Amino acid sequence: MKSKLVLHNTLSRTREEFVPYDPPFVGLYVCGPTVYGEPHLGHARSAITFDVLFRYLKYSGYRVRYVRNITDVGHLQNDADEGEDKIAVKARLEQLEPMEIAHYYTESYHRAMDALGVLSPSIEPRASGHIIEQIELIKRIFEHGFAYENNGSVYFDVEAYDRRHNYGRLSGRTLDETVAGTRTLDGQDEKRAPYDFALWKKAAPEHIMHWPSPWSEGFPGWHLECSAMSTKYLGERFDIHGGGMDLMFPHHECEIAQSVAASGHDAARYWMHNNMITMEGRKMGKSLGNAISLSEFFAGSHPLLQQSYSPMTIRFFILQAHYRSTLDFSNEALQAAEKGLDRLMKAVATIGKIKPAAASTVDVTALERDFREAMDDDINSPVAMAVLFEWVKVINQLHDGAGTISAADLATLKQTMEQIVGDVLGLRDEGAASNDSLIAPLVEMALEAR
RNA sequence: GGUCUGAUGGCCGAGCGGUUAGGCAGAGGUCUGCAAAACCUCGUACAGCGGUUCGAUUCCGCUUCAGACCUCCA
Repeated sequence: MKSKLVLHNTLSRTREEFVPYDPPFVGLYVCGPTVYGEPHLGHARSAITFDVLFRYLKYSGYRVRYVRNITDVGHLQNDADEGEDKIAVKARLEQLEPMEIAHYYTESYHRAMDALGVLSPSIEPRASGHIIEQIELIKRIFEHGFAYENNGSVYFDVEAYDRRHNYGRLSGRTLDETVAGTRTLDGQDEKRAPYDFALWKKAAPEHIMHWPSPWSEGFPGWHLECSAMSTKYLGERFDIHGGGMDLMFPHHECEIAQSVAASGHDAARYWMHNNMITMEGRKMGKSLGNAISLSEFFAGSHPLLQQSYSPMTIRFFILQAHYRSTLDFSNEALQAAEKGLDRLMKAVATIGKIKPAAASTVDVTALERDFREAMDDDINSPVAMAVLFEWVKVINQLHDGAGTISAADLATLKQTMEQIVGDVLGLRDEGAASNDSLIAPLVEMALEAR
């Protein structure tokens, strides 16, 4: 654990040395999916990014509690309309219970994550199971004077908050800019200011998901769950908060405001944001209608896909780019990833076929050293992969008889390589029999959906 | 309109003030009975225009283009 991990902190916009509050313990919170639709490539990017961070922190000797939520209450689509809940809308359309939908897509998400080799987090709390905690949080915000009630709904008073603290620190905007960016002023809104956001919404009669509260029968606001659940499981102060860049504003900004309003100080110390996956240069997303679901990738059942792509190919593809860069999807890039992965995994297997010699012509300690150096540099997975490929070449050379390696070094090489590839990067050999059973239900589902 | 980010060889994608990123594709070669695999060799990429500098793809300015956020979104 003597690594000097450096992370890019969105809050400071700089690279900072990672120093946990209470080493060797690390608290990590990442925004999980809203389970109202099929998980797509974008979900994979976020999950894999923080899965590798989780794995690398553990590899570095930290004891990590990783919390990743499931949003099953849904978020408001538009605060200008009646407060439609995404999950409720879909439920009505399909004549299902909201929780049935949430459960279905949660299962789907879990299957996809298993296939992708994404480890289960330490805790995976659901928003619907933490209504009480969210109500308590609202009360605290009320007590500190940063909330107001109107007609059964409770709103966060951004202006009052901004006078004492700085609203917009994370996304780098001022309140004035936020005002300027507000598009339509919804006439008879209950909010005092357009940038105020809901902490509790009174449920309209047609709204299916609702819970009792001191203010009304209703449901919690968009940003509350993460504040409530991170505090509950990681404490008022924890180390890292992650999520997609698209969540930076308003979601994470509001989270910070809620935490500070309730406790007087920041909750998370390091904010990390993974960038988007693009398709022909445009963000891939459900709302844009250009998202390809993970099961479609596994089955090859989307019109834009020339073939099926295995979960490990997807993982390798994502790892080949730095998490803060956009990553452009294409069949060509995926096919390149598929072949690269194959070569890497073959080389790992080749280690076992190398015959040891009396002395080594290679320095096996360089592998781990160089790998760590890359990972310590803001989780630079593409460089880490390049290090791996240097060793792919060395392994093949040794196997071909160009150079020699001692028995001890060979054992070290094997162990290190397997640890890095398998335990830290989470890549497994797809030849393994277990793989088919992991994606079979997903493939079936994707094919049925056609 | 406001805020911000990016533009790297055929594709994907790192990086840095002067030295090979890496993967895939392509060319030549070695090995092999053929093939495959593997290995060796090969590409004078850094949007354009200025500036700073002994030297810039890397720093600064401008231009063009692209994208993200400002509404739910990984």
